[in-house]
Amino acid sequence: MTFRTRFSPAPTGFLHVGSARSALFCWLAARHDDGEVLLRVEDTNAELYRPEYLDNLRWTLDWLGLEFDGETLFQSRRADRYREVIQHLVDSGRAYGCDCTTEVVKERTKGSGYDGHCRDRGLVPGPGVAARFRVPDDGATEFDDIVRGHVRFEHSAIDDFVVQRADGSAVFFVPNAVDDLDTEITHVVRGDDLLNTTPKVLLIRRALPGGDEFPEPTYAHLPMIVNEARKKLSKRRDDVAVEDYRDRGYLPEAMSNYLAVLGWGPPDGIEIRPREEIVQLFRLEDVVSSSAFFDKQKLDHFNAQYLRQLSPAAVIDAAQTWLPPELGPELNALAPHIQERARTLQEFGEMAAFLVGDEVKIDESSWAKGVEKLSAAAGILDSATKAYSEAAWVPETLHTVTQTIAEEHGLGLSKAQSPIRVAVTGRTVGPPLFESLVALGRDRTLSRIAAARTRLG
RNA sequence: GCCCCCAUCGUCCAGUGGCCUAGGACAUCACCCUUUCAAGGUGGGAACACGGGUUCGAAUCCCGUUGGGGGUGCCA
Repeated sequence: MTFRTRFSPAPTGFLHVGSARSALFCWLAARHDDGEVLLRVEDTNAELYRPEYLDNLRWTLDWLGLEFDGETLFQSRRADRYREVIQHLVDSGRAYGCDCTTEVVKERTKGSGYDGHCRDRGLVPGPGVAARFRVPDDGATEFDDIVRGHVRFEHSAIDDFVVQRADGSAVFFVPNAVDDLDTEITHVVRGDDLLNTTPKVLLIRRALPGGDEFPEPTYAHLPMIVNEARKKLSKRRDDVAVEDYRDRGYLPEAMSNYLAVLGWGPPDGIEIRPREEIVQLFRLEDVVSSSAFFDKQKLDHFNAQYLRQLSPAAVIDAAQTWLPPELGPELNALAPHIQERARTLQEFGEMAAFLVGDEVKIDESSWAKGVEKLSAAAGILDSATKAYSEAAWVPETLHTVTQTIAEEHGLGLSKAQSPIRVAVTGRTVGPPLFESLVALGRDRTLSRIAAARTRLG
């Protein structure tokens, strides 16, 4: 029996980072074991059946570099199979009709779940009547989980649950059980939030005709990814969509690498490494059981590392959407310097922005700190104008010349370069000044210094 | 309420009864380097939730407490 798992997201319009991590771990486990990962779209609910949702899912997974084996399975296309299974459940007495609405049940039991009200009313599931699974009164459902160990749920604590809605559609427990059986899934790797649904799925599977013809899958419930409040990432207050990260200039390799070390760690402690190595090292047995905080600072660090590993040409290429369209070849020589300072492609674009246009937008606090505060600023700007008009336009010469200006004003180069930097780049921080000046060109450097001088009065 | 899960530095991982005066990484602080900012280098601070057992010996095993999370939908 070969290793076969599946990633089965409900299409919601965006890929949640928690789901992405599940997808990654499924993929890693499969590749490590030389097995297969299937993609299964859990769109049993009519609201989830939208083409654009699917497109989003597809490209996001693709962006992360996760390719799946075989055909994608759509639960929305297997309604007949589920209906047939549910019919069997009803015929064999494992499920029964129920017409209690959610509100009625809530009212009757004071919110403590379903009370088995329709168990013996003999209702036939159909339009307006849902089907509920009859959970045994005694006993328990148990299973082994690779990361949780042995888990046991007493049947007395599980309410009879709906398997078919009043509109005839199947509730996800059924497709889940049926599809895992039909596609001969050997390992189920998913989020911890689904741990409680496992006994229900197993109950159904064990009641299915042929339910024992293939060994039950081994489960691996992954720890949740949480926010600073230790709650699971919510769409409202957290950045949960992986597309958000792509849009902010994170590299898929960095994102994927970071996700891999959330809930798992390589034995040698080396976290940033090629995915092939992670595939080799990854074992579901080593996944930790406690929830993990999604640390953006650490993600930034990973991304910065990956950014620096790229060739300057590759970074420029990757950063296209964050770069001003008017930007030309002047960026080339400066790219290596910016690349070393940017943590994201977005930051890369921001740091290159000063190269565009004749004028530069001055950051006010930089102006106050780097220019106004320095009494020698005007003198330095004047000296620079003079010296830069004649100097050879290469970093070394500009460095020497500026050093001289600094000395003339009795300052260190560190202090003296600041008004020039603000005048030319608009900010007190940025890539090395002299390389920046060379990239910008003599004319624009001079005109920007002149503009700053004018403003200074 | 009931059920399930979790518990080592601020954070993510090491640690699977003695190698732990608990290791690495991110973050943080200091110093070095330095044209700003980064990067890099060096060093510092920082954790086994608590209480009982078991054992010659416990971060590691067991029980309890506390704390946190998840579930308890005709969402998945």
